[in-house]
Amino acid sequence: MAATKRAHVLQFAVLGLLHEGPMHGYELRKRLNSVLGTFRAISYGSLYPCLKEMLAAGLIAEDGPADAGAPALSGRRARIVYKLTPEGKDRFQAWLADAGPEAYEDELFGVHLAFFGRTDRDIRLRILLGRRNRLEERLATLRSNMAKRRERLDEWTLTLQQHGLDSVEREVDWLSHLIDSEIDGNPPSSTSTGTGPASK
Amino acid sequence: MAATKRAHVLQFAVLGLLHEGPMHGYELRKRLNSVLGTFRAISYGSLYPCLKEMLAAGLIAEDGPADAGAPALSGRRARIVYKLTPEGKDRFQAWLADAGPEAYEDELFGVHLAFFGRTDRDIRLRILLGRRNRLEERLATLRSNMAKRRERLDEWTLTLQQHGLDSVEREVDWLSHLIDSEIDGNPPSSTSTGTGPASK
DNA sequence: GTTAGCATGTAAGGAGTTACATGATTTT
DNA sequence: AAAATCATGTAACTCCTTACATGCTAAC
Repeated sequence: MAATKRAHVLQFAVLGLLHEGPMHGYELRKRLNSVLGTFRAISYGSLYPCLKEMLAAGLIAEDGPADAGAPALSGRRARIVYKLTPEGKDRFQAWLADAGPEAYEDELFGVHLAFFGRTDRDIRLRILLGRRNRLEERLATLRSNMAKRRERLDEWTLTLQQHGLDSVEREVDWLSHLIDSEIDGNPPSSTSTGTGPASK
Repeated sequence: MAATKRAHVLQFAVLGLLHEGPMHGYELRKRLNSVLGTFRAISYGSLYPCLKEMLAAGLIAEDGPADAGAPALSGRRARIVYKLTPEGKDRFQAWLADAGPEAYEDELFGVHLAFFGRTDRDIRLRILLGRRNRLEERLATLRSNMAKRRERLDEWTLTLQQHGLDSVEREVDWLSHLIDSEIDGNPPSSTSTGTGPASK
């Protein structure tokens, strides 16, 4: 079948968000901002085709309108509410456990972290350590690069690079803090490990 | 038809780098890292077509091999050294002066800053102020967003958002420092800004 | 009764990547 | 002689954006 060509971060973000309950595209899009990089709002031109694809792949399904909980919401245009299928849940679980090297890159790391609440503790730790490692490599490269040609750089380039360096250092510190908490067994402010009270 | 529909950051980065002297693609590519975002290495599959396009558009030209300074460099494969044309210089100058709102976005701001050494002082100031403004807007959005649903966020999402917030705050401080220097007429100092690194 | 916001979708295209193809030169 | 590095280039494909097209409901 091979329907899912590339692992499409977007798909996983959608799967993750739908764990909070059924949602329609418009709502999903707003929520995506908090999950994908701190900024960046995916456009509808990306989201809707993605949802269509996931529907065809059986990862999500249209939620029947027979929701007794909110009958008065009938307003507005006919909207399509999606929910997770068992396949979708499986796919998401498989992804959570897939902490390969890409998970340490800027883009994926953020999304992984966003779903740490549903990630196994050992996987969390591996991702945090891997990420810190990646950043330390980067730090080394940056530092050697700056040292190598410090004289040939003008003041602005230097400031820029220094600021970048400081930022990475800060992220390393932050990660170290998270790692320590994770090892000590007390995450930032622990709730029941695993899925909290799944609302709804 | 000059075919340069979109202003292609890459083109401007290349034009800027070639101000340091003629270069061939392979070398250019390595230098691009320092100019485009702190990381991110453009692939050859992007760079070479871009150079071809710029050549066709008359922004750059092949540098004659008649370089008396270093004739013994004949080693290696035939390499194509590019130099700026007057049109290329003009285009670059025009771009430097074009400090529209896009210049305040993450991607373009870095490149602009990298070429501040060749930018007019009033343009520099405008870009710095514009950038700071953009970040402060972002800060406001982030803060209101966090306040609005602080309870519904799990600890990891919270930490992630808090870290993002801190990073933006730090960048604002850094910018303020640069802006002050610019107004006072002092060149920027590369020493870390008031918000020191790595002090918890 | 028109504007603004909610809601879904498509078509065209831009910017970039990977994988491939080629070939010279230096190092091991 | 094999492997690494230097060096250039192309084709196919991915992911995303913009601009467009549609239509419903609420508020002014």
